[in-house]
Amino acid sequence: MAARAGVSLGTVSNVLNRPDRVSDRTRSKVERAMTELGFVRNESARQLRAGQSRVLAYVVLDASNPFFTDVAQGIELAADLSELSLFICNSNNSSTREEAYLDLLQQQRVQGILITPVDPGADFLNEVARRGTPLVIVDRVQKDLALCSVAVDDVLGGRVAVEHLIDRGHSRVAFVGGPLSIGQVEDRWRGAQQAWAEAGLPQDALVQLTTSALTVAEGRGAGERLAGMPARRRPTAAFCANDLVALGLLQQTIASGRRVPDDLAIVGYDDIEFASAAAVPLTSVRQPRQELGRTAAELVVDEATNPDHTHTQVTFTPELVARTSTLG
Amino acid sequence: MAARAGVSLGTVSNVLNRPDRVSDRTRSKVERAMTELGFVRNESARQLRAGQSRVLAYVVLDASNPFFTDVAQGIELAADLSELSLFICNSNNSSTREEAYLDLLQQQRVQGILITPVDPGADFLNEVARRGTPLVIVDRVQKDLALCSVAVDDVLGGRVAVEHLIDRGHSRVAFVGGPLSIGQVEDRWRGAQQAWAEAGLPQDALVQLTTSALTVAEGRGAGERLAGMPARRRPTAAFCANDLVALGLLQQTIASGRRVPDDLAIVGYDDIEFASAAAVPLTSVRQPRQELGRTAAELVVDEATNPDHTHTQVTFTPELVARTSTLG
DNA sequence: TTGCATCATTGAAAGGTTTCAACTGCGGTT
DNA sequence: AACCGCAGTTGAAACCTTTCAATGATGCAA
Repeated sequence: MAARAGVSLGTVSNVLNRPDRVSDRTRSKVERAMTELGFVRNESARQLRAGQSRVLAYVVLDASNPFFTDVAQGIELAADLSELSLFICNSNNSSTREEAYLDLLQQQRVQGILITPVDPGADFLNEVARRGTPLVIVDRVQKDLALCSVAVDDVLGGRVAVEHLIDRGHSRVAFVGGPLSIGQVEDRWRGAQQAWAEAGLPQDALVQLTTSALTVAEGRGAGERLAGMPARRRPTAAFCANDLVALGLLQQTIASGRRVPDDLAIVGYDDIEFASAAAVPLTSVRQPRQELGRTAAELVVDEATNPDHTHTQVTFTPELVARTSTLG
Repeated sequence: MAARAGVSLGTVSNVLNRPDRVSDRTRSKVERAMTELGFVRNESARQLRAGQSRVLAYVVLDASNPFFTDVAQGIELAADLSELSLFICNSNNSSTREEAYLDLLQQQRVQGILITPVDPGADFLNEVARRGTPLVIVDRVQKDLALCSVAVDDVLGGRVAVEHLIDRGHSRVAFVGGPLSIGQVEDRWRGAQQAWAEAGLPQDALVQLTTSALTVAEGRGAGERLAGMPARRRPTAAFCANDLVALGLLQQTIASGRRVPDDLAIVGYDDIEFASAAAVPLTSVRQPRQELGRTAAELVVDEATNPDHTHTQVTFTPELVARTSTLG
């Protein structure tokens, strides 16, 4: 304790927390001692006394997906306003890692946890809230609505995308993406089907091309499968479950000498930065990523500070951004 | 304390830390009480006693740059092996935020800090180490070598890129990137100049197109400037300071009807995933991103645990990945 | 029966900060 | 001269866990 370097004990605390109640002379004396000794306040002791910290944490599914980093930026924006720091934890699609992080964060008594979970139905999510750490689910929805969540209406996103293609005159369209076990993919596919049915188009003219993951490589593979179809059955447009798949499809299409959008129109999903920067700028369904994060952070802060907090499920509306890949 | 729910006090601690020394009956009694009360071990108190935590932190310059997320993944790999958790903090190119995070992390007594700093020369970096928290600099080098660092030889990267273009027969080349105040950019430019001079080519045939940031938009702008040059002075190839700039340049070139690589060959830097997925797959200089992170994490762990630790500066060698954008 | 070894459990101390009531001087009032 | 108020400072308690020496209980051997 720096006290012995100066002359007092709890006065050090006053210097740190209520400098005005300390005389100039003692204050500078203490401050000098602190720099000399390389004093660093012990946050553990501090927190032990205070009972809570000034930290939020975001447990993210995949830190290398630009979509999530944008969400994180939104969280950070809101956290800053409440003078909170943000720690990002990467679960990397692993339930095990996810649970380990949740344990650690609870034990650290963080103010609140934001999470895009591997499985929104997992028991341990509810358990966290039950034990007193505010928790908000980001970009997923929980079936039993026992927690706050912030998400985007993916069914609507699917509709909007396919309606756009129908408007552009396409009557043979492929849905490219998978696996359907991912909630998002299933919702977007459902929305696509709804729009298709409502336009009165024949069901078998909406083709489903399933991929095993939402990656660029899988998009390329789908392009090859598409090219292999007989011309009269081949779709003239594709709606991809995310932009990575769409970029792969786009690349394969151009590389094989077909033109976008003349031979194949393409719609992606997420509107990541690389969508507009593609060789043919990509039409995509934009989600309000930053706002998603911002809102989630606000909810978690409310849950942490407002005794009258009630759990809320916020749903945002996606928006189509039309570019050359469908407009020609 | 769960003690009153059961019958004892420090026995709870034994249940948690040395379950074998506790009889089955008491153990299950305590465990039951713990679940009933929703008991969560207090990490602050634990740490206060122990004096240190099991956490590493990576203060990253820009969480939305795929390059850094790959580095982070490498760190995580190594951290896992040492049974450490990783918190990612995004300084977002702000010195202020960077310093705030460093303060917080020191106060939390993390095992070690990895950082890609805004300015590797900043005083407060050395100060952190002086106060006892191990710190390793990632992807930058410090002039005075007072700290561990892990970086890639950017001068060599610049040479390799330009040598490749010279090999392909180009005798009029543009270097696109900036500002030069970024150490990386300056090094790559220097390497480019060296290769150029060694090949005996006239100095003014290596044109410098300075951008104000390393973004896709700036790359597009550079493309326009390039197109505006009189044909006989116009470079037939461009070496870009990173892939984002290269992708912008690529997009603008194709959109304006010129062909890559026939009218303009392009080399990028970083080899991010989107480089190979571009409409014309991009030749790029690959850096061993994951290994960068892995090595940095190993160094910081060594500094934290090995009393004989000596500061080390590790430099990796970049590697050219040739693709269609220069090979035709 | 006594003593010993073993196993299970307990109690107290330590770790660094914050808070708060209590104390010390000191100048100013009456 | 006695008192008051006030600014500045102090000491002790509390936060929760871990560790370790000490205690209690049990069974076994002599």
